[in-house]
Amino acid sequence: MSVEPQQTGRRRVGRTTEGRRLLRRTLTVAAIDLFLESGYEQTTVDDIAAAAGVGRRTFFRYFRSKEDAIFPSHDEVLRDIERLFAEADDRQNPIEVACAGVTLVLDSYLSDPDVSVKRYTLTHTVAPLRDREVASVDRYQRVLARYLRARFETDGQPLADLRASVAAAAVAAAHNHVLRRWLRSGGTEDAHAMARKAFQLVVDAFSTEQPRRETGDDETVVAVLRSSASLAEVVQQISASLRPAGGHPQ
Amino acid sequence: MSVEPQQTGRRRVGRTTEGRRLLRRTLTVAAIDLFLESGYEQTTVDDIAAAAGVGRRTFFRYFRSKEDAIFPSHDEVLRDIERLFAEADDRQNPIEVACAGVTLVLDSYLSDPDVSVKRYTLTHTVAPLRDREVASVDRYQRVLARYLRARFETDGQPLADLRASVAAAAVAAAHNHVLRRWLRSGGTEDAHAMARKAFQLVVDAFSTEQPRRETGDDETVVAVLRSSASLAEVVQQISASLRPAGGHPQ
DNA sequence: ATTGCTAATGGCACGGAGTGCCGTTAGCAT
DNA sequence: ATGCTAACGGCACTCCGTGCCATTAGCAAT
Repeated sequence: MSVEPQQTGRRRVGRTTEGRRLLRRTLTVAAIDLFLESGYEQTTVDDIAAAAGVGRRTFFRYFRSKEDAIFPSHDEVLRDIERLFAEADDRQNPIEVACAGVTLVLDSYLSDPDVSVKRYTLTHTVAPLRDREVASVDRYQRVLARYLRARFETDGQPLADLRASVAAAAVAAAHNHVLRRWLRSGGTEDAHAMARKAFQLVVDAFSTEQPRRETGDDETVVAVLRSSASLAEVVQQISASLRPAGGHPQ
Repeated sequence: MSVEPQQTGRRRVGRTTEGRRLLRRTLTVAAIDLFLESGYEQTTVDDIAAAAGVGRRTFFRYFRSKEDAIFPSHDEVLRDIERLFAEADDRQNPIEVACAGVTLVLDSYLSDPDVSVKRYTLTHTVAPLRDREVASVDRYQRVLARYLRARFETDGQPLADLRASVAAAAVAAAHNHVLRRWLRSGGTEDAHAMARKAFQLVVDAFSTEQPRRETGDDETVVAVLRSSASLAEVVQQISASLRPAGGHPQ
């Protein structure tokens, strides 16, 4: 309807990488606002393109579909995660590395609270957009699972594949939980603080190999015992497990 | 192109619930076969409808979209899961109940190995179909999370919401892992046996409250102890935990 | 058997998504 | 000033998904 007379977008803004980013964001903001005020189905791609001052055809050069318009470019974040995993220290707890990876996703949302919050109301309301979001989460989860599987296999973990899938899902779910809470708070709460707690829960649940030695004060030992074993055997095994500093019974 | 001269589908098969099921399945099989031999994009809805001997318009009365054509009706399974949760014994381990719920999904795949395996090659290959699959998994996961959250809250668990989301994701991931393995084996392996093992891993990871008492032969006790506690305290607590046969505290 | 009701069906037409194609033009180098 | 390159916009096309409506099978009542 209302066409800005002197829209900068008329120029070949996409010529440079800088310009592409700019126009992409303009389109995203336009799409989000239109979806929010007129509804997702009622808004056509023409509307979005017009609001951004570009042609319909150009829209599809920036987004593969109408749904994609409101999402950030996950590919970049995915590359960052891959790089972090590639450079990660192999002596670090694999799950904590995975948490660090998914934190990059969290940061990408935190970097633009306004857009993120608005997008949330949309993904929370419009089914196609929610599905799209879920699909992208799944892509992250696959990357996590792949890294974890490799780590678990070299660590000689039994059922490495299963453990990796489950742990990746848990890490992703923890991230999603934190993100949701943060979004529902309107972007005001301390997401990283929540993330630390949430990740700790996941790490505790899946780090069967050794108890955390780095937290100085009060260590924890998890022992798995058969109740049919004699009490003497149990005591012997427990005390043996407690004594050595690094040797874990397996 | 080739129109069956005496296609039963010409009749109002959809009149009865029985008939609807039949035609729905006919359409699904037709879609799967066409997608496999001609490719997903190349196959039009007209092709599917024609192969099933019905009109294009009728196709959309059975499936909301072209992508949906190859999937079973998840709504029924979702209802079954909801019912199972509603009738579940509140003294059962919540996570085991969740596993039982997701086993219904597994069973729905197992009930038709041929279609399930073919569908897998499609969801594994075609991005839109994979996204669709992921979206339906997410719906299951939400139902699991809702149940677990309610259980955890009544159990007075701290961080019930987070725990529920993470545990639900883990259960779903375990299920997906088993399903994938079974599908990759062409539907030959013992899915339920794999599922038991996979679920056990998840239960072990998240059941901090009490060990399982129902598995008859050789029970397992997981004890979480502070290494700073005295050995006497540890022994006392262990023996106290081992003695009662069925009476677990909560 | 005839009649009337109900609901599944299929054809038609329409809007909108996504794509291939191509002429146009801005930005840049020579 | 000229030529090259690539983003842009418009056009046309296919196909998806849906509203509308006439048709007809199946069933019930008379």
